[in-house]
Amino acid sequence: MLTATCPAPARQVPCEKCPLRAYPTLRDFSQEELDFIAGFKSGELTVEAGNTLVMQGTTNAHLYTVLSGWAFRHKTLADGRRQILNFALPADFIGLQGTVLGEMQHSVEALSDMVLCVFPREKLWELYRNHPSLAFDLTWIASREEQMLDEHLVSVGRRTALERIAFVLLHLYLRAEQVNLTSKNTAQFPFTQQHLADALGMSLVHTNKTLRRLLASKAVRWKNRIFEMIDRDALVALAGYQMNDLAPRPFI
Amino acid sequence: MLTATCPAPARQVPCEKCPLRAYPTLRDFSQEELDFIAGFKSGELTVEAGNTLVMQGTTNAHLYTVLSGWAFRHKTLADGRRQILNFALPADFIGLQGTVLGEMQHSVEALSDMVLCVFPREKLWELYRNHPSLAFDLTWIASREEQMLDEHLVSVGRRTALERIAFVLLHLYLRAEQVNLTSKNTAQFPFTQQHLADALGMSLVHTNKTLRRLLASKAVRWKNRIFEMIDRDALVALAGYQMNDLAPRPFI
DNA sequence: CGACTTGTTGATGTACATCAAGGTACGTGG
DNA sequence: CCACGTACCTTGATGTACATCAACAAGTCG
Repeated sequence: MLTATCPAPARQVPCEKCPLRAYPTLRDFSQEELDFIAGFKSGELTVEAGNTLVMQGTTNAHLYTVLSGWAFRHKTLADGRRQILNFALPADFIGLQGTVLGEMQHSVEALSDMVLCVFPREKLWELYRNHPSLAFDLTWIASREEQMLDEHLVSVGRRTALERIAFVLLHLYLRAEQVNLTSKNTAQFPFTQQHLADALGMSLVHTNKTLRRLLASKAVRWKNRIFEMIDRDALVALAGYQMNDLAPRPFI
Repeated sequence: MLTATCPAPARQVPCEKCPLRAYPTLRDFSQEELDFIAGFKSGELTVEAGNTLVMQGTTNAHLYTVLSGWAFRHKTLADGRRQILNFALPADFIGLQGTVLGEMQHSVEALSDMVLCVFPREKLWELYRNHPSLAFDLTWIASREEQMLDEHLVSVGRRTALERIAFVLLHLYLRAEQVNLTSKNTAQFPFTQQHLADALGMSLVHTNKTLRRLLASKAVRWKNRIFEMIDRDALVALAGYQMNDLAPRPFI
């Protein structure tokens, strides 16, 4: 639960060889953009599973890109009720969601061990000033994030418990797929049923019962953190999914 | 329910005299910025209450700033279930929420008669290229919008029915206040209980019962579209509000 | 030293009783 | 006619309680 404090890692990946560049969903950068990003990057951060990367109520001078691992963004009320707002996977950007400067209104916690690329917030203005194409990408990213929030809000507000579970599992599987975290219709999911419950606005018990119902449908399997997609179309139907493909495009 | 189609209005307000500039919450623009915005603006749009400004599933070549009136952004599922995502008041920006280009994933409907300032989407790139300060403002706006969504998601996911109602009424009252739409602790609210229900993920009947409970507390009055704030602190307490002041800053 | 037992912890599974929320129906009032 | 108000019954969701299961650490004994 402590805020992550980590020494500078031994070796860092140069931006030209950034593993994220391999993803087909991300756009190519010009050499000039790459040079700027290399200067923008201030280092890498390693965070262990369960640690808090960003703490609600504090200021955070950094922006991050997830290089590997999963995290979740959440808000906690005074009496402990928790709402998970979104999940962060490799290639996702963390830090734009709060006020551009100022106190964070949410926390971010690592679900698995993570490596993040770190950028200083104060250089953001320089990016806007000299690299409009990257600024545009940031807007694109923010807009994609907002679309996911919209869809999430529809789930929590209007979908049935079964639809919610089906939807979020489908959603996370598709996102994992986009960053090559699936193979043979299988993905490692680092979260627990409690996380799902907190994301979907349901109790743990009801989440478990509903999940059992979903698993009984044989559309998916999920055991020991291993998720397996058996019948994609069936899951899509259960989720009431309207294929919006929210493919990511740029990153920084 | 039809998409708004309106002839060009007779007289338009020049940007130098934009009524929004009076709001203390909005930052000042340089003359150069003003000149660009005047060129960016392609016209004004008048929409009658109840009409749809942006339709889910269609593309929309425009961005809007609300000059006057209220609207709400929502998504509708195939079977008619509807989730209201957010409300738009004067000075709010509409259009960034979807993909920057592409099909809209949500609809926007006018709650009252509105006047909007219209910008062509294709000039957005020019804005990023030549006016980084305005681009930065857009990011700020997107970030504020996301914070509101976060808070909304917490409401729907984790707050009790009474807290939800109290919270949304407080939230909307504060936003109205920021754009001088209140006087003597009173605001004109153009929405119905059905809108609240769809925003809060509750049924109409339950919304009504809960609202009755809230009104019984004497913290607020709400009758015939007139909302009156009687005891602000009491409402804040009922809402479990953690004062985050989400003051707007820039606009375009 | 290694194999087996024990204890602990966190995640999961399930059974109640209880309660909050939904749905239908039928009022009112402007 | 539409928004609001309220009663009634039904259903979905919660909370508590307790059982299971795997992972892991410590301790015990051959």
